[in-house]
Amino acid sequence: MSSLDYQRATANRRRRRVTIADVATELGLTKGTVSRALNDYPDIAPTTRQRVRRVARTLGYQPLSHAQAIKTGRARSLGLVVQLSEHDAHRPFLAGFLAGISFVASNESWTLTVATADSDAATLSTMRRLIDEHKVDGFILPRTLIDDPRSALLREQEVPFVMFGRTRDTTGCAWHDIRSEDSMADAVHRLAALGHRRIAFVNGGVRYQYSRLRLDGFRRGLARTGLEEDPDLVLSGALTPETGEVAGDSLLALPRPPTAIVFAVDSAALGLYRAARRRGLRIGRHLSVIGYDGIPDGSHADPPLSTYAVDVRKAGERLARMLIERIRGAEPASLRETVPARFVDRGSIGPPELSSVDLARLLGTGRSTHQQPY
Amino acid sequence: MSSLDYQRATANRRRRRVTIADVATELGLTKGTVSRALNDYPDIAPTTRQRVRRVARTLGYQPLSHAQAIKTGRARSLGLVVQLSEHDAHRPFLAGFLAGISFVASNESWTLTVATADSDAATLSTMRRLIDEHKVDGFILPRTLIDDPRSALLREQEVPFVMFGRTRDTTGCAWHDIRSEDSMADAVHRLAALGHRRIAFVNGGVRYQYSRLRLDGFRRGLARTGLEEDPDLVLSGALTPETGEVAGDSLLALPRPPTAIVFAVDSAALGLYRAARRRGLRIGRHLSVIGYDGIPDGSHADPPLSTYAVDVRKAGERLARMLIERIRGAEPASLRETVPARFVDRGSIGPPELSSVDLARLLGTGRSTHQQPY
DNA sequence: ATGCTTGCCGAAACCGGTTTCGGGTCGAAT
DNA sequence: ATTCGACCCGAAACCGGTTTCGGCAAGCAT
Repeated sequence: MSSLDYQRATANRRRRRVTIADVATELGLTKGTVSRALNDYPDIAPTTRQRVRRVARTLGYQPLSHAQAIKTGRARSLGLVVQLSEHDAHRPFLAGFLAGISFVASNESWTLTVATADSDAATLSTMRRLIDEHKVDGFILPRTLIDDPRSALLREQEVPFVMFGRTRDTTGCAWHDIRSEDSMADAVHRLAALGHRRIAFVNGGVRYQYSRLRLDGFRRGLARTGLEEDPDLVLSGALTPETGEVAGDSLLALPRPPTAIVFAVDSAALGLYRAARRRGLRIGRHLSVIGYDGIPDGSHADPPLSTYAVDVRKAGERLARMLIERIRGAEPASLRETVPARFVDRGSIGPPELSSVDLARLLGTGRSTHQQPY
Repeated sequence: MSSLDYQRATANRRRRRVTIADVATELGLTKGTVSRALNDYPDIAPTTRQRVRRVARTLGYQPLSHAQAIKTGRARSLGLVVQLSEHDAHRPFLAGFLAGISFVASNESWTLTVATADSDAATLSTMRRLIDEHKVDGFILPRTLIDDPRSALLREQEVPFVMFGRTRDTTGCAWHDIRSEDSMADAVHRLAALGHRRIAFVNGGVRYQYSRLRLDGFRRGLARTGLEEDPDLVLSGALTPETGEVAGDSLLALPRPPTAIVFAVDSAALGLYRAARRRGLRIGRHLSVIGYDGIPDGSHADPPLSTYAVDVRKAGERLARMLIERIRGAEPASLRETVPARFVDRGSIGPPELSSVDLARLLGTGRSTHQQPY
């Protein structure tokens, strides 16, 4: 049994890997034949292919990705460049997202290479480096922009990629996305059904494709419920509690304030809690709020924030799987899917206890006493 | 100029990389010589080394890590396996931590390979796979346990690693850690200085080395300020708002409740806010709280949570740099450092407005009315 | 029986590096 | 003038795979 010799030969050093040569000699074939058999070349007899497969499995042979990469250029690695800084909006998502990607990557014995960057330019140069050094075979692009320089780069370099989110120019793009636009429309429906007539919308970052979609969804909701859009009630650029608070302040300062506010981003919605608390307003009664994202903090707010929860772990899984297929040659157009978010009502919405005018009156009197301490 | 030929030759396909052969022919040397020159072999003339370096730089030559790895086994990649599930305690840190690691990795043109796992066993098998496939050259171990199976594995496999945190068996270990024990002692000092005499401690997960250290620090603080330790006032296992709330409940139910509570973990401290709110207690006045970690949510609480902030980004940077040195051969014993956390007072502590007995009385009456709704 | 595919596999080159080995050159010592 | 050892570099093997090419044997038609 030649495998005995092998065992003995490897006894000394750190458990040597099973190489393709081991498989070949065990079978009485050559490396080349084994390689072609495992890679489904057509010039290998089906029976041989079977034999090779079996022996490779029993010997526990796993090709070394570096060795493959040197010739094929493929490293069996997925790339993810996350852009932090500006706002820490996707910070809560990162762990779950990574878990999803890493889960399927591990199962396919691929790996995940992550890098971070603090600007668009840094993101692009980092990606360029990873491409140049053949460190990754493709990219997952989180937080897609309306006009995304990353997809332009990757198209030009002919590097496979999948997007978490959609974009304007869809040529060559594959994506997985949540239909947040539907959630925004649904939010309006729910609020209108509760009796709200003045419903505001606080959007997120204007560069992102999602903000465009969510605004469309909000408008669709208004239209379907027969409500007019009031330009005063539509703001944007709120991604953090701080900016959300500012947006809330300005909405509550209106002569005819909204009785309900839809936020495109949970973090921003949490800012409204502060603005409301400062004015003595009770969320869910004087003022209804719906967020989007389903961040954990929302459930710790008082009252817990009603929102549309996104399964980021699942998204990570799907995107990893799609990217692998894409790298293996699948057409981008066949890899496009959207899924709905899940509404979770935690109590931050309810029928309006006060009309807009009564609310304005309350705010008017309250403001004089409460504004002082701040 | 032979580099012109090169330019022309590469015009067709996707910009071909500069290989070591290109550098060699440009210099009129052989691949082997160039390689040895760049890797500081002693049998290369200093002048030649200079020439090679210069040309390599001007040509923009960067060795392909796969090609190197196949012979050397080193992939210029740092490994990080994060264990999620149980509690999402380090979720807020992950982004900053990754940013730190990735920052220095990029600068040294290394990469970061991350994987996730949902159990100790899965963590170990994932690490084994990464080692086996030579995907990474070493590991950063976050959240060290008192007895950590990861360090045992890596020691046995002779794979370099650095730990974020300390551990019991320090043989072969390099680490970067925050002296959270000092923070706990400092917290007691501060509270005692404000007039508190009954100070409680709510610890984190008992498996972690830090929980042992922080308990020691808390005790040291008591001893230095001349306070007796009351076993009723020391709890553990609180890592989340939920468990923190439970811990807070049981402390506030004591016949002689604490007037101040030190939490080993910010997330748990946030749970106390709920317990306090439910009882009508005002944090910072009726009850002082200090946390540890410096998570962003803490600053959004009401009142913002006073805490000891950890610079996780910096920790990531240090650990990455240390791991690279370790991989290059530095002794583990020379790579051990601890840094202090930074206290940020945001208003959740103050002089005790009520004594423990008065507090108990208030809670006694309050409880009958407030406990009903829940 | 001959010729011509077709199927299947071995041999060898190749990928981009690293590392071993051996030999030529030169100055210093004998 | 040799001999010897440093010093320095070229040549070639090697790492673990992939891919090209060519040839042998079987199958088929003529």
